[in-house]
Order: sequence, then structure tokens, then C-alpha cells
Amino acid sequence: MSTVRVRFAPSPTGYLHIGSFRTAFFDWLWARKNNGKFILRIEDTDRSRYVPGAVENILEALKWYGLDFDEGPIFQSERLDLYRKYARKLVEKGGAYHCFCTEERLDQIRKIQEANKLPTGYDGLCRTLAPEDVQRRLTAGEAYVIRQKIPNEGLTSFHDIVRGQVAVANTTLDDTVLLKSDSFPTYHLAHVIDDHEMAITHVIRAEEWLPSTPRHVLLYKAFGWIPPIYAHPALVLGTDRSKLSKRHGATSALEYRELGYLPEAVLNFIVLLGWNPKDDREIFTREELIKEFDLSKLNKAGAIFNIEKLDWLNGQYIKKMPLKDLAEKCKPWLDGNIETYDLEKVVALFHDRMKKLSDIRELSAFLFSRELEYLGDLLIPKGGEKEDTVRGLSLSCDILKSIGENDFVAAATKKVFEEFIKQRALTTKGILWPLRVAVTGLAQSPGVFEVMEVLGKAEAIRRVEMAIGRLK
RNA sequence: GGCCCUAUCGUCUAAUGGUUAGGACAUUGGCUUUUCAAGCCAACAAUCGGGGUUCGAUUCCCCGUGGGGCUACCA
Repeated sequence: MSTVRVRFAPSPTGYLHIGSFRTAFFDWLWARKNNGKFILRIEDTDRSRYVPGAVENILEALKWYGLDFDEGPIFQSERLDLYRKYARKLVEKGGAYHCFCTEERLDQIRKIQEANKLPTGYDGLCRTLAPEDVQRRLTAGEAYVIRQKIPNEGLTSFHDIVRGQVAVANTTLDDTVLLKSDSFPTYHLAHVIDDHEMAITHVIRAEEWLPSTPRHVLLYKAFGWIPPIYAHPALVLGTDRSKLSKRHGATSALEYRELGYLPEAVLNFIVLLGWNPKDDREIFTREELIKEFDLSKLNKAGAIFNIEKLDWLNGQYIKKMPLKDLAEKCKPWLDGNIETYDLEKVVALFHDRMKKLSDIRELSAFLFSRELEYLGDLLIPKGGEKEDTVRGLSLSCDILKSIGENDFVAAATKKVFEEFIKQRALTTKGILWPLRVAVTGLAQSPGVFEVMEVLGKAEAIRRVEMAIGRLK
């Protein structure tokens, strides 16, 4: 069997869309699984839609997610002669023809078709032009496009790995523009030529391409080439079930980096949108995905991008991450507050409650604040009294002072307080709630002993004393 | 309008011509606990409708209906 060769062929018309990126991931997985080649091709044949920086964005996204390519990037704009050559060849073979119809005429016939509720499409006026006429108008310098000559009858069918056999009546297809009047190729022409020239074995692209695939198959046939194997996975949908777009939330693949997601988590999440190993597993390493991924297990129906599940998955990945790595990854979100305390200890405090790396910022804010802002009443536990709280806090303060600098670690302070509470027959809640609020200023926070360890003895005592002052 | 694709809990999905239709997220409750998370346990929740085929269909076929995509000298 020949080497599997797949390509990812985005257009540089903006940032890389997460949906396109998912397709790229499918491509990449298929290539790696089969020890094949993953090729990056930039389809920049529409000058009007070109966006500066788009190529860089695509490259950076692939890099951040770790999708390495074996060949490319190949730019279609640098291969224009090739497409023109093949277009000419196809005209000679009778599979295509020159069309001189103006855009105005095209608009007009479309309007008439719509008004009469007829299928829209080119009416084939130039298809029957006499060769002499064509020649004459060509030499006269008239603007033209080259159109594919679609057969007037018959069925075009092809096999799709995810959809099975798909067949379309040729009469429902109009004559596709192959070469535009600016002599740039359209997608239809360029990608077929490139896929053939690059010996692409599997074309994996989103479902939106399904309706034009018969045209492509017909083109292969006209050239005398064998079409690749097709796989059209279903679209990624927004919450309203339409194609995922900006109004649904983040659509740029790289935006997930800015939002604090881990590449592995995003990859794991998007692969599950339309694919699964047919068992109960949900979390996969990249290696497992390469091993398990299979085009034939791709789903036919579109899947809604469910950000809540992504958050959960990302949280799972964060929990599994070694503290050292997590600390490093959190740095960008800590606003430079990375010297104040032992960063690994800080991160340990929030390890279990972070869903995104960016969460660390709000979660840890109280640690870096010199003046905690909270109502004094918060210090008083539910059903407790102010006087008892003040007394308890004072006792706690004395205890903290009595603990040696070197013993100021969570396990040790915890033990001291537990014994103290037991001895004095106090309640855990009565002592620990005020203490925790005193050092965090929050109704909800990580455990008080862990927090105090991070803060250090001096700062912990300072905060407790401030709390007492606040109540008095 | 035409063409194409599609249909299992709210969401992502598994399964089989005969199952208590399974898992995960979310939700709710419980346990744990100094609070909140995390964790553990539990609950809630689905085969779009109608016809066939069949002893039996959620599964196979047809027709509806819903949803989506395409319908550019964009990709």
C-alpha cells in the first residue's frame, strides 16, 4: 500500500478557526497513525480575501498545539502557472471552455432564476460557442473565465469514509468556474491539481465541501486522474446548532491559549467532537489518540461545541499536571507576583479548583493584597458571637506567635490548633472559620493552614491582628 | 426555491434485530469538611413522527418532520 499523504489546506483569510483546526487535527492524527505525511498547503488564490498575518497565525497555532507538518507550507499563489497550464490542457481536452459572460449577465440570470423559483446556476451560454468565435474574442482581449464542462446527464457518485456512497445527478450541477478572469484558479481547480500533484491519498475536510465533491470527482475524471479517498466529518456547531461562529464564543484556535486552556485538553476535547473510540474512555494522551483514531469512527451528525465540558477536561489536565509545570504555566497570569511567595506552594493551593490557567489570577489575588477588603461581620461564624470571635482570634494569634518559624508548615500548625481546640473544648468552626477569613478575607477559600504556610508566619500574624482590629 | 447531509438524555456520545438503552459534561441530593472547591456515592434525564420488513425494531427500508450545509469569477 502506498504511503498515506494528507494535507491541511487553510485559506489565509483570518485567524485559524477552531473548526478548521479540528480538521487539521484529524489529518494529523491520520498521518501519524499511518506513518504517513502531513502536508501544509496555503490556499491563497483569492487576493481580495487575503488577510496579512493570517499565515503566521496558522503556523503559530499548529506549533502551539504541536501539529508538526512534514512538507510545506506550500503556497498556491506561487504555483499559478501550473493551474493555468492544466486549465488550458483541459480546454484542449474538451473538459472545459472559455466563458465570456459578464458578471452583470450572471447576476441577471440569477435574478430571473430566483424570480421564477428555478435552481440558480450558470445557463451554459458560452458552452456552445463556435471555436472561431472564441478565438476571435480571445484575440480581441475580451475578459473570460474557464468553466468546467459538466456532463448533461448521468450520475456522479463517490465513496466517502464517513458517509458511505454519495450520488448526485449531473443535471443539478452547473458549469463551475475553474480559472477566474484574473487568471487565478478557483479552489475547485487548484486543490484538485495540487492534491493530484502532491499524491494526496486522503482528503479530509469538513462537511461543507460535500456538495461540491461531485464537481471535483468529475474534474479528476476529466483529467484522467484517480480521485483521492474522501472523508467529510460533520461540522462543529454553536449552541444554536448553526456552524460555529464568532457570536458563539471563541472561534480562533489560538484564542484558547489566551483564555488559559492547555493545548492537550483542547485537542482532547475537539477530537471528541465527532469521534470516539466506541467505548467509555474520554481522556487520552496524544499517543493514545494516534493509536485509536480512525476515520471510519467519525460521526455523521454535527456536534455542538460545549464549552463546559472543555472546562471540565481542562481542569482534569491541570489536576494531573506536576506542580512545577503548573507553576511555570501560571506565571503569565500572575501579574508579576511571582517572587512574593513560593510559587509552587501558591499553585498547590488552587490546583484542584482551577479550570483554566487564567483562573489563578483571581483565585490567588487575596495572597498578594496588603489590605484585604471584607466586612468585619464575615469573621463571625454563623450563629457565633462577636466577643467569642475576638477572643478566639486573639488566642489564635498567640498560638501562631508561639510556633517557631521553621515549624510554620500546614501539617504542624494544623496539629497545634487541633490539640488546642480539643484541650479548651472549643469548636473547630468557632476557631478556624474566623482565622481563615482573617487571612484570606474570603467566604470561600483554600484551607487556612495551607494558606498560612504560603503567607508565612509574619504575614499571617499581621492579617490576624488586622482582623481583630477590624472587629473592635 | 433547488441539491446534498443528518436525527439516542439539555450537551458530547455508546450499544444491539431481543439490553434494566451504557458512559461523560451539566443539573440536583448525600458523604467528607473550618468555608468553597476537589473527591466519592446517588438521582434526574433520550431512541423525532408515521408506515413497512420481521416472531420481535431504537437498530434495516420508505415517507414525513426537524436540524444543518451548499447554491460566488470565496474558500
